[in-house]
Amino acid sequence: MQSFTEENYLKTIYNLANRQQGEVSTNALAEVTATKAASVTDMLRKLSEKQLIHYKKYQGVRLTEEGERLALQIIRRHRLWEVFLVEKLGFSWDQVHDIAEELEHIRSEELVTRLDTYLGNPQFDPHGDPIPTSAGQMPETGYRKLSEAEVGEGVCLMAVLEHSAGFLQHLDYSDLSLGSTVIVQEISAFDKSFRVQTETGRTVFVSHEVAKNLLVN
Amino acid sequence: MQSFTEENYLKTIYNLANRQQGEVSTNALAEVTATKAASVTDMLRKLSEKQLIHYKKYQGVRLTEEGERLALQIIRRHRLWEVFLVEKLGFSWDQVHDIAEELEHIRSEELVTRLDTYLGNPQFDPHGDPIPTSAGQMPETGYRKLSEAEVGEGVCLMAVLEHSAGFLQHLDYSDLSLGSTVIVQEISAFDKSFRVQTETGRTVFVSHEVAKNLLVN
DNA sequence: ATAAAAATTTAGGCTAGTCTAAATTTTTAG
DNA sequence: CTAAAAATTTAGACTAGCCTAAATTTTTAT
Repeated sequence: MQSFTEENYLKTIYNLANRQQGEVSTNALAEVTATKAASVTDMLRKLSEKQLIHYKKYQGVRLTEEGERLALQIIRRHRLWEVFLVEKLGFSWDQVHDIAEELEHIRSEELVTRLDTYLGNPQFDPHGDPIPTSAGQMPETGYRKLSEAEVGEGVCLMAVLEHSAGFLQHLDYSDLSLGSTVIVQEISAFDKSFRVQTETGRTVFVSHEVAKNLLVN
Repeated sequence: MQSFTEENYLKTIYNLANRQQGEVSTNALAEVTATKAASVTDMLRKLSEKQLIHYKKYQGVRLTEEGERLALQIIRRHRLWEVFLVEKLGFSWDQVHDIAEELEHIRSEELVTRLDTYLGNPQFDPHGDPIPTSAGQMPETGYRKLSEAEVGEGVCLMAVLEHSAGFLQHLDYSDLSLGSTVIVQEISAFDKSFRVQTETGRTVFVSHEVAKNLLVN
């Protein structure tokens, strides 16, 4: 059985590894976990002893099979709780991250199973992220970033890479909601921002920074 | 903001104070929290410094107003989550205590408010315990123990004092469910056990020990 | 009333997870 | 290729919460 802290490290290592490529660095972990590099090193030694990560001093870290299994279990819980908070309790998608961050650590297989059933076995969370299966598989999505789309394309907004309340609220204001389709009308040569037409007919500008954090189909 | 551990102590002090009369002893706390008396003393000093309890060495302990407010908040969360687990996820009443024990520590006023609304502002949890109000009041019930009833009386089963899975399952087997009425047919002079007729017509025997843990109206 | 028993507190120590400062290793720039 | 910079680890220390053993206070039984 792992502590909350260990679970958070495993989850963070998984997320960083799948965002960047390859090994995860001590400093990157320190930044995300809001601790110092020295503290991270301590924890890496511990997780390594428990065979949850592959760790060579100074060489970065990656999850073992068992470590990944645990990470996916935690991510599954997190995403199911987010669905619950939005679908059942009526929270908006920019309010649920921190609460789910706590709920994900509740230890009960039975609870997760029943919650999943209760929610109708959802495949995606409110941010469009796929929910790992109970068997421990992360579904593939094949999305690409809006920033990679070209002029004239019509694309469907599927997920966000950034979960901060500020970013999500910005999308709300811009009439960009998941599941809706936008048509790329122009890409500015000046700042690579996108001019798109939303499903409701509005024309909105999407900065390159925002476009890089929007996944489309 | 309190730690999980501090919250558990506050809750436990509240429960012990309202079960027994007057001050709560160090040993009683050690037993319920499954720690040693010395550890309890440490925590009492800490809670006392935080003005959450009135504490004089060797004299036992009781909650301050602020301490009681916090204790009731935690008990409110616990009981609301128990309702959720039973009503929405379909757990049985003997499975929910431990899970609610973890859920009660999730820190979000908004979450509790929305959960309460979602559940239809329930007044009692699955064990018949009243749910403290959002204003921090513990509703009075005026129940008495089945063990205090007399032959010939018909009483309605309202709540249980013991929450262990074993006890609750025993009630299930005995056809004793909350909300149902039983008629006291005989009280054994030998062992003070009760012979009662249940709502479905069954005659069952209730030991004195069980009768002391059943609240009726 | 007082000695034995029970309850409680104190003293000193342990682990998990964190920190700062210093030492070490790796990477990068010239 | 090597010196400076950056990244990482080690060393030593702190807090929360727990422990055991010993000391102290309160309660109980004669």
